[in-house]
Amino acid sequence: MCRVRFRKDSGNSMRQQETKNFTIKDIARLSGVGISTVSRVVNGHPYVKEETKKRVLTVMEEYHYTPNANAKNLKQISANAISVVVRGTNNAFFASILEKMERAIEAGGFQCRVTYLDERSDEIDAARRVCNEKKVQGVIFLGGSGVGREKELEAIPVPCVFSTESAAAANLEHVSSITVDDRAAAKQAVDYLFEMGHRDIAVLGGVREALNNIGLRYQGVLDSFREHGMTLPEERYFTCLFSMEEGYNAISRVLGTGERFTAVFAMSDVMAIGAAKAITDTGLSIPDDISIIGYDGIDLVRYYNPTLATVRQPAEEIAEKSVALLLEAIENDSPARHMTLGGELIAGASVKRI
Amino acid sequence: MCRVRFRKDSGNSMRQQETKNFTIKDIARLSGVGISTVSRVVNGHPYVKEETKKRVLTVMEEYHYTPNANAKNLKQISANAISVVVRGTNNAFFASILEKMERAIEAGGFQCRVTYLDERSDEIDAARRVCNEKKVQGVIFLGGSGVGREKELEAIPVPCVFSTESAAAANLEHVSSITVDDRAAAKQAVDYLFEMGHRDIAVLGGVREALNNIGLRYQGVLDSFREHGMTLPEERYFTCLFSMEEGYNAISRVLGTGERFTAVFAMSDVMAIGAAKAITDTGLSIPDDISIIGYDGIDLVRYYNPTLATVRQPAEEIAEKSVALLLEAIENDSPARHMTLGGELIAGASVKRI
DNA sequence: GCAAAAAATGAAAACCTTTCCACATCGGGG
DNA sequence: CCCCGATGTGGAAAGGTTTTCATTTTTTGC
Repeated sequence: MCRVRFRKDSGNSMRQQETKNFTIKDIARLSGVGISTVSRVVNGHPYVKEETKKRVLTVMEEYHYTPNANAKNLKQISANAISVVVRGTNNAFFASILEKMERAIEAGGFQCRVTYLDERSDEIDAARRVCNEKKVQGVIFLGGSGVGREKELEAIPVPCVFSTESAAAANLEHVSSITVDDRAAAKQAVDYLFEMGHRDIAVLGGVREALNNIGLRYQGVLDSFREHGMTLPEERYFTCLFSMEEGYNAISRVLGTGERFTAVFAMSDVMAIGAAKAITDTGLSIPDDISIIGYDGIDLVRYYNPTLATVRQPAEEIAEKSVALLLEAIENDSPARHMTLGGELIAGASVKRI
Repeated sequence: MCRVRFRKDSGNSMRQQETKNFTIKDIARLSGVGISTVSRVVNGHPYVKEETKKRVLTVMEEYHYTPNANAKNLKQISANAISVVVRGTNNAFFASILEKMERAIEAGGFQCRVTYLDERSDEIDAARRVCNEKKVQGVIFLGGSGVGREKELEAIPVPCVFSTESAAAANLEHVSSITVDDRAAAKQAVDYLFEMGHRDIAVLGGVREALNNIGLRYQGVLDSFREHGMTLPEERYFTCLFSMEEGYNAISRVLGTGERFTAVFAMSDVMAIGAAKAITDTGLSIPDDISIIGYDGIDLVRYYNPTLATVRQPAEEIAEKSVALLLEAIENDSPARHMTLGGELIAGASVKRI
C-alpha cells in the first residue's frame, strides 16, 4: 500500500525503474492540509494545532516521507553549520583530529559538515562549492595549504582556518591558521637521537619543497645536525610516500645493499612502522641494532612492538584551537589569527642509548 | 573586481557576512547568452559554437562560478551514480573495501557517492534519503544488516547490496548480499590454534547476538571446540569493543589476575593488536608464552611485530562482487542474489606450535 | 541560389522546499 | 456586539539548475 517501487513490465531496453518520491506536496494532499503546514510540522515550528500535527505526522510516517535536502539547502539561508574540508581519507592522524573537531563544533552549537577530498580535487574549489551550496558559516581546511592562492581564497565569503599545514595565506583578513612548528618539532626528534648517542642517523621523508611541512621538517633535521656539528649526507635521506608499505620498501632496499646506520627518523609514524618492520625483517633488532623515531603521535605507536618513539603533534589542541578560532571569527567578527603549537617528544622503546 | 565578500560596516550585532553567489543566470547575463547555453557549456553538451563556449568559459573563470549541486540534484533525473553507505568511519577494514569499491564503481561508468554513518544514524533512512535526493541508481550497504526491516527496505526504489554483514534481508527481490562465512572462517582460526597444539584457548570478541557477525563467529569458535572434543569455558570469552584500546584493556585485566592461557583468538585485527601489546607489556612473549591470531586481514598485521596471524576476509573480492552484483541488477534487471565467500587463513609469527 | 537539414540558441517549465503574506478563526475585553 | 490580538492555515514566490520545445542561424546538397 505504501509501495513506491515499480518496474516496467517490458523486459527489454530501458529497465530503469520508475520511482515516485513522496514530496511535501503529497503529504499535504494526503493529510488534507496545505504544504506550508506540513513544512511547519517537519521543522517543528509553532502555530500548528496539535490535532493537525498528529495527523500530518501519521501520514508522513506511513509513507516514509523524507524531506529533500537539496531543495532545503537550495532555499534555506542560514544553517548554522561549519564545513571541514579534509585532504585525503585513510589518514589516522587527520582522522583523530577530525573526530575531535566534530565534537568541538557540535559543542559550539554548529552542525559539522565534512568533505573528504581525493587527490584529484582542489580544496579551495571544494570550499567555495560548499559555501555556495550548504550555506556554511565557516570552513576548516584540514591538511590543506592554500599557499599562493590568496586571490581564490578571497572569493570565499566566510571565515576560514587552515589546520596543520604550515603555509597558510597569511595576509587575508578572514583566513586564520593553526600549525605545528614542524621545523622545531623535527629538530627535537633528531636532537633526541643525538642525545642518545647516535651519530649515524638516516632520515625517511617525503619530497622536500620549500614551504610545506616536509620542507620544514627537513630544515629542522638540518638544524639539529648543524647544532651537533654535523651534516646530513644526501645518501642518508630516503624519499618515499607516507605509507607503511612505502616506508617498508624504502628501508628494505637500503638495508638490502648492506648499508647500515644506527638510527632513523621517519617523518610520519606510518612510515616509521613500515621502516621498523623492514628492519626486523632484515634480521636486525630495534633498538639494539637500529633505533627509530617517528612523527605525528598516532595511537598506534603505543601499541606497536616495540613502542615507537615519536614527536606528537597535539591533535587535541589543534582541533580545539581551530574550532575556537573559527567560532570566534564567526561570532565576534574578530580578525584572523595565526597560531603555532609545539610538538611533544614521546619516548619509546624503539630508541636505545648507545 | 571579482570580489564577492562584504562585511557590514557596523561593528555591532549581526556580523553575518553578506555574500553574492554567482549563478548560471549571472554568467548568462555577463556573457550575453541565455542560461541554457551556459548550462550546455557547463555540462559539455554539443551544439554550442566554439566561440560562444570560449566566451562563457572565460566569464565563468573570471567570476569563479561553481554550479550549485543542490539545484542540480534537485532537477536532474538520472545521475548514473551509486551510493555506498558506510557504517562508521575510522575502520581500517571497511576503508580498504571502500577504496576498492570506489574503483570498481568508477570502472563501471558510475559515480560513487559515499555516505558515512555515525552511531546515531540509521542506514536505511540514510539510503532512502540518498535515493530521494541524489538520484542514485543503486545502494551498497557496507557494514549494515537491514535485518528485520524488510518493510522499510521495500521503500527503497533501487537495487541494494548488503556487504559484509551476515544477515541481510533475504526475501526481497531487489536486495542482494555478499557476505563472508563468518562461522566457517572463525572456525578456521580456532582450528589452526588446535592444530598447532593449543588446548587452552581464550577468545576476545564482542557482544554475542544471534544473527550478527559476532554471533556467527562465536558459533564458529564453538564448532571448532566441539570438533576437538572440548568446550569453551565461559570465563575464557572476553567481551570488548572493537578497538586497540579495548583489546589492550581486556587482556591486561585478565593477565593481571594471573590467569594464563596459551593462545588467543581475537575477533578483529585491531583487537588482536591491542591484545598483543597487553601480552608483551605484561612481560610475556608472543608467541613463546601466548600465541595470537586475529580476524579481518587488515594491512597492518603484516607490519606488526611479530607478524600477526589472521583470517583474511577477501576485501578485494567483497568489493568487486558487491559492485558487480549491483551493476548487474541495475543494468540487466537481474534478480537479487546472495553470495557467501570464504575466509583465508594467513599464518604469522604470532602463533607457535606447542 | 534555394530548400532542407543541421547546428545553435533562448524562454519557460519543472524539481522540492522555505518563507512571506494574507486570510480565517477564535476568544476575550471594551 | 464589535474589534483586536493570538493562533492557525494556505497560496505563491523564490532558490539555481536541467530539459523540452520552439525559434533562429548556419551549413549542406543540388
